[in-house]
Amino acid sequence: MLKTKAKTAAKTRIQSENQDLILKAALDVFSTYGFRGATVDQIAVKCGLSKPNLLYYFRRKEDLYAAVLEQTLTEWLAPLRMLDVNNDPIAELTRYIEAKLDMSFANPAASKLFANEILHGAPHVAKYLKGPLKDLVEAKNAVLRQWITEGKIRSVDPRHFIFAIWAITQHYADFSVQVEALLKPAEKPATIKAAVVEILLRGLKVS
Amino acid sequence: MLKTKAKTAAKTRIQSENQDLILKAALDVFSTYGFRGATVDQIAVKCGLSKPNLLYYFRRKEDLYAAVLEQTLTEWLAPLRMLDVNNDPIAELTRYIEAKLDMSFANPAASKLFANEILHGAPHVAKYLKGPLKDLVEAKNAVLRQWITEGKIRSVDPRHFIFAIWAITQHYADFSVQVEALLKPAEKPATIKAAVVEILLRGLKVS
DNA sequence: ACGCGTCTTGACCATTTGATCAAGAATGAA
DNA sequence: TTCATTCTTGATCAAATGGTCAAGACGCGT
Repeated sequence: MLKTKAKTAAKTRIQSENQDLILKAALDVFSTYGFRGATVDQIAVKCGLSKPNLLYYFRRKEDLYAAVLEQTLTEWLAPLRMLDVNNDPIAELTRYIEAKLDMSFANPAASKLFANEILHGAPHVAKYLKGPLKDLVEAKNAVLRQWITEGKIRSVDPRHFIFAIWAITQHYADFSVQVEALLKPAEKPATIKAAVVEILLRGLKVS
Repeated sequence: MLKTKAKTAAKTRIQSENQDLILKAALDVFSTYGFRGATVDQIAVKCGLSKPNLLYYFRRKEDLYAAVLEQTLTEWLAPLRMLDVNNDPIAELTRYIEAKLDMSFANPAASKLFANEILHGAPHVAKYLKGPLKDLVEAKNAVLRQWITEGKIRSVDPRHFIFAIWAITQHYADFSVQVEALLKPAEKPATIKAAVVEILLRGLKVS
């Protein structure tokens, strides 16, 4: 009936399952080898599909990459959006930093995928950076400025402080190989979180 | 005479010139597109040589990549080696942070090349990370611990603090596209340096 | 100017890889 | 069961790309 005629592609069970399989495998492979380094065959093998079958769901390699990237981006900024001007600054920032570190530990592939994209000039997300991301950063810039004005935290350049949080927290995902090589006996996430929070926030506390 | 017999390849003028051209172009291309993404032809065109001619100087693409990477690594850690336990901690750390930022501004390609290598699992420098780099980090770890013991700076996890410096300073090179998109009117290097130094060091100052 | 060794390149090869297609297999609603 | 739709794949193609080679051009010390 309408089901087959409907322009709004209603997903069948098989479609949902396979697209999910493909996206998971693609995130792994793309984040490890980069867009050019990854091969469609690699991804197909990883999720147990044939190459033509994978290309039945995503007609071009680039379509698949774009889908993986988009899926990652949406969840990437959720913790920052939650930064609430009405709560205690140190508590809010601690929560944000720890949430970002948890994401780096739990899903380093997502962080690496994003890092790779930006590193290579952000050809697929340039619009996103100048649009939604910039808007969000400006909003949180205002939050930090208000906290400073109210004397709740010491003065700091809000934008560069956000960059610092991103840089450090994502460093533990993007440079995990280096971190693990230099931290002889692996440290517990809780230890790392405490160290990072202290480094970033001690300078902000008043008196 | 000996010149032609010598095992130690004495470079001719043309060799020096062309190898230099090739390494410069290769750094640009590799850092922009990654190892797999870069093509030998691209690099050859960029330095005005034919592909076979380039391959006359570096027989395999991987040899060229290794040469570029090695050249980059040596100069990469120079500023950290200079960290002197006998000088004032804040002055020394300020100098180090500013030196790293200067490197990011002046030669972002080198930073991106290194980031890309680590991001993809450090297949060519794993030995380097566990050897020379680890030794250097441990040495500077000791320096920071001594400063803390002497009460010259407040307590901090030295290794994670070094990671923080690396992460933030290299962020301005590796994520330059994002930074530029979010910093509407471009900021002067001096402004960024002041902001970063403040974020990293304010928490370390005593009393 | 000579001649040896260095440098350069057009043509070519083998492999990898993204993508296509026609034909057949599975699915599921009636 | 029927049959239209969806799903799957072996075979195959065209382009890109790392690398080779033989032949010739050039540099340079004598």
